[in-house]
Amino acid sequence: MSGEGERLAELAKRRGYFFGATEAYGGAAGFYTFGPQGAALKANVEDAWRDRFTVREGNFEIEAPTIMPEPVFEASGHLDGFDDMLVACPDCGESHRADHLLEDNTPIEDAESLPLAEVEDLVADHDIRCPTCGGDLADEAVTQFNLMFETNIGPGSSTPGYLRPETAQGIFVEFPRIKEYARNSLPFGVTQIGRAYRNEISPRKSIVRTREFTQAELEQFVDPERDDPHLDSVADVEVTLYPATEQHDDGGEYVETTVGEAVAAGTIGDPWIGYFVGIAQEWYETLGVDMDRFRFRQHLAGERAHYAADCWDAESEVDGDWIEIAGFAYRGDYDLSKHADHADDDFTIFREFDEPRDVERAVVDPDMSVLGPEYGSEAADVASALEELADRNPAAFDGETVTVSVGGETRTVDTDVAGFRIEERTINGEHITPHVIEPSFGVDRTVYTLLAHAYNEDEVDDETRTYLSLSPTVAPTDVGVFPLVSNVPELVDRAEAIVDDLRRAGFSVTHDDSGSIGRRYRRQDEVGTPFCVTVDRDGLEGDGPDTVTVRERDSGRQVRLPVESLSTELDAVMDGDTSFDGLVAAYDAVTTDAGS
RNA sequence: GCGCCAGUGGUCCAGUGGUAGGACAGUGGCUUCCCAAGCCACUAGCCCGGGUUCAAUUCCCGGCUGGCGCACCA
Repeated sequence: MSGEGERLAELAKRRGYFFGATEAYGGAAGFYTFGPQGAALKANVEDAWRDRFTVREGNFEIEAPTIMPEPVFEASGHLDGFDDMLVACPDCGESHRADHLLEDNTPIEDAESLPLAEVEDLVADHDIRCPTCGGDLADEAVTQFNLMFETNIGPGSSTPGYLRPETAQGIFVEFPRIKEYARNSLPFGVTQIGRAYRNEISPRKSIVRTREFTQAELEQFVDPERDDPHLDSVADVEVTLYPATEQHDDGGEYVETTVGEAVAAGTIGDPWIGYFVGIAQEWYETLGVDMDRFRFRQHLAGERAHYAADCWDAESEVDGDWIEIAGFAYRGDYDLSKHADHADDDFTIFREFDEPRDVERAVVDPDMSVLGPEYGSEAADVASALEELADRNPAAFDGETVTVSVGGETRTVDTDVAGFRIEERTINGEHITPHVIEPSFGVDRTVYTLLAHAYNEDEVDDETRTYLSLSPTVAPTDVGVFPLVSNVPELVDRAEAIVDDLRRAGFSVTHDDSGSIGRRYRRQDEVGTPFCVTVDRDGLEGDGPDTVTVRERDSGRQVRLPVESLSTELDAVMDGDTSFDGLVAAYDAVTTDAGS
């Protein structure tokens, strides 16, 4: 079961995809460095994401800080909600969530919100036992573990800050500015690609679960009553769904359907979620994810954050496990409302009514020259009580006098002193808090999925050939260029000239003239370079224009084409405008021992 | 965090109470007109700290890192 992952990890180390960081100092769990190939692959994934989810959707990309001051996370709920209360069993050493133990064994609900000391007392009072071995937890300390990395902003510790635990937080915080940029009109989407940090208790599974990782997130801000996605554009996209209702202990059935049908049938509860699921399906496919090892899984009710109406994960199967590579959540107005409560800024959008509305409203305009002398310092309170009463019960002003209660005392005011009247006003609209649909992509996990799904082993002449069948759209190196043999100066020189030309044309090129040609092909196979160009003597000695051979990575097939057409044809094949078969048909196939 | 297992050139492994050997990879050279060929030469290693010992890569303890299981993954 771990074979695939181990072989991939080994190749990743050797070929510069990724490796444990700071190994020279013993390393630190949960941190990885992307090597030259990995960094390029990741950049290609990010670029592809940007093309699809920012540029093509007409969204706005921002780049907010990774460190933000404490109040941001008080508002977002991460300071409290990101805490785990752990208690360790003195007998068997198991650590358990103290709040969960209380909730499971007592009528107490939401134990997570209780102070640490109280939880400690409650554990003792209720004689909570270790669920693993039955050990006595009464005298054990309950420790707080917050998954956020803490730091100080500036000297001293007066301004605590935290590394953001999710990339998107900056989008919510900066919403007041961004909405101005968006000219106060919904819907609009804001994206951010960047690092997020979680001090995981136990990072595992290679680069799948790390303490520092990259997310590509989109916050789609919508008017829940007016804005609909362009569902038509993805209605026919076929998807494999794994709805909550199918997720039993003994497995369940996948639902093979289309986005349009899934939304119509209510399998996917929200059309925006459906829309992004459709886009994501297509996007992953173009990246080269093996769609037979890919599904959308709906969150179970208990798994969902309390504010999320519906939530689906994109999952890929790697190394025998399903891992989450993206999440699609309908978050309602949760995030913006939280920031509105905690911050001074305005997190709403003004929505105009279709037609201005004339409304009648009861208002008061108390005569303070009367109330002031009469009630002194209490006058202002009386006035606001009148205001409140007018709004609540206009009929109270029908008589000669009106009575309000201020500070427990009854105060009677002449109606004409209160200045009661019915005001007619024209209201053009209202302030609403936009709802948010959040597609959130794990970039590192996507990279890992691409590598795992691209990993192949062939038997060639009783030898194992390892190659990464990465799609040309993401492959970190586009093309390898070699002289067929390295002791013929004309071939070496020509190859170098071609390298230069191709790099000038924008290709990522590797040049290699060491060892035999077969060895060089194998190197590029392991890196996943889609095409290799080889300069041979036949190509120089012909009567016509110079030619080179182009080899396709997965099949080993070769085609001979003129040097002048090389970069054009490579471009066409990489963009998918033509296939390698197309090249073979248009030019001369080359027969070799290995190619077929 | 807990338990089990592991840590030896770049990678994968062997081995030893007296500081190590292979395979593959890599570099330079020869050779080579199409898939890890061959020949010569070379580079490069015992995770860290403490203990036991005349002597520790080896034994013991602790740490770190990795794999698996448990827990965790808002």
